[in-house]
Amino acid sequence: MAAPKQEKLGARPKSPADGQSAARGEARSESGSLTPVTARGEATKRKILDAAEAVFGELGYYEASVSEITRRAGVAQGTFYIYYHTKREIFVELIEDLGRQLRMAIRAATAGLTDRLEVERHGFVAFFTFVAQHRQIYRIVQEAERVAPEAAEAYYQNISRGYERGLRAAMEAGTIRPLHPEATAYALMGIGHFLALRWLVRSGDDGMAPGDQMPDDVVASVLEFITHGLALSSDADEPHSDSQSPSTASRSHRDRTHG
Amino acid sequence: MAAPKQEKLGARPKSPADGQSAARGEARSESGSLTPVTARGEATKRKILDAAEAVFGELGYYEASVSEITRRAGVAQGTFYIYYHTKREIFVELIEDLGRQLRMAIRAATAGLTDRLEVERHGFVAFFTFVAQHRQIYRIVQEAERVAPEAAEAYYQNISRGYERGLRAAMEAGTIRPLHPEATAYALMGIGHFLALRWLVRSGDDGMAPGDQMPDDVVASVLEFITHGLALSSDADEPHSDSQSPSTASRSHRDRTHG
DNA sequence: TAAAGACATGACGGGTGCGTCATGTTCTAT
DNA sequence: ATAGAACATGACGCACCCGTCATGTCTTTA
Repeated sequence: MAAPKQEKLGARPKSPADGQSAARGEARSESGSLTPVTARGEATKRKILDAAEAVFGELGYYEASVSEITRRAGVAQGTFYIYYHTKREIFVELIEDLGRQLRMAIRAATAGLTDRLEVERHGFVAFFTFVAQHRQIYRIVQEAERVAPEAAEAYYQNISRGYERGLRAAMEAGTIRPLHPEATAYALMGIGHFLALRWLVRSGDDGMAPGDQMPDDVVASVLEFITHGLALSSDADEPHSDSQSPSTASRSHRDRTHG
Repeated sequence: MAAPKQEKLGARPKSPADGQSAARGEARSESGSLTPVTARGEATKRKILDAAEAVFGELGYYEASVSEITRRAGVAQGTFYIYYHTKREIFVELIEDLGRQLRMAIRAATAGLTDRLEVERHGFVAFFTFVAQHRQIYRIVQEAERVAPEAAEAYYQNISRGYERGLRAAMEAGTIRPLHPEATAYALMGIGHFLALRWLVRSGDDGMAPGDQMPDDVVASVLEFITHGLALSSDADEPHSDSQSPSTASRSHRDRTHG
């Protein structure tokens, strides 16, 4: 019925509840993809999503083709359209997935910490570790800014919301400097992303093999910068527990592996 | 002779000095495009590059078509290939152009300033002003990360190099906190880019019309954060000239538009 | 064990856009 | 004034890939 219509022609008229899926007894997931009923179908959908992550990561959204995704997943092209309506749809689902994983990783790394500066330090390290393990995420999310702006915005907002909450609480408690919470959250995200871009995504410029971690001196330096940016002017380091001499952070970046 | 070969098939075999351009007596510019000889040709090439900036900014690299660029430039499609070999080539030239403009704007805004913290403050404001006037630049450069990674890397490196030099000098002079210069440069760029993304590129989320400037309280807050991050622990504000009470920046962000 | 539904296949229709080329027009130098 | 070079035109060949559909296989249920 509807013309085949190449993606670019756009204007997806698909009604929210179309007869097709009702006839097949399928349900819709959060981002609109079709949910399989049996375990077999679930496994196939998973294979396709995993392949999509790899292909989008390597080739980017536009150069990635559905046929390449299905080829790598080991299924026929038509199978793709059992689970996703369009190429764009699987891309959005991928962004949501990666965002969820990242937020979980950071939450796990900072759980139980009470001091806000400690939270920042562990959060940053967790972020760098995550990106080092999922180098594609950087470019995928970056590209989403064009392909699916709502998805990209949601991705950043989901991160910044939690961030902002924590910062605001610490500011009101007088633990850190009072600043614009949202601006501070975005500033901190920007720091993390740009350092990841420079030292994790771009490989080889620095004699670094892909697979390497973030250099320790870089991490130490940025943590020191952040610490002094956030901390109340008088006390730059942790004010409560084990009180060593000031600027603990700056010392730890001297005696590590990286030159 | 050579197959028409849609862009995607890739593998550009063009030899560095091909017979074609020699026959037409053309020269090659920095990024490989063909340089016109007469003023008429120069004007046409400029029209095409300007149109390309608009079209790439609105549609992105892949959805932008050469025919749309030439349509908007008011020339025939074939004319495009008199000045550029491929769509990718004009994209790279555009990135170089925008980078040059941005660096000039920042250099102009910080010329003559001696205090490093003053340089940062004026530099950031200049950056925000520039992005507000060229909203497309953000997404264009972002997309370059996929389309022309070398161009994107050069863009950031050119900015960071100057940045780094200034930071290192200030660190060695004992004007600011001693940190990893390159890491600090990238951290500062990250802050600028993410704030620009949130408050300048994304329009409407905040009741903001596109065309607006960066909110004053956001600027004030981020400058305060940076100032304390960079400044030596004892003196967070300008130590030399008009000495008001400490944390001048933090007060100005209280009585502005944002809630 | 038979019917019904879920899952899977892969060829193909139709639309798109890049880059070419044969031809035409304007400018410059002599 | 005229040759030759620079500049400009726009239709078209070719490769590409999205999303569909008619058909077939597996799994569950009663």
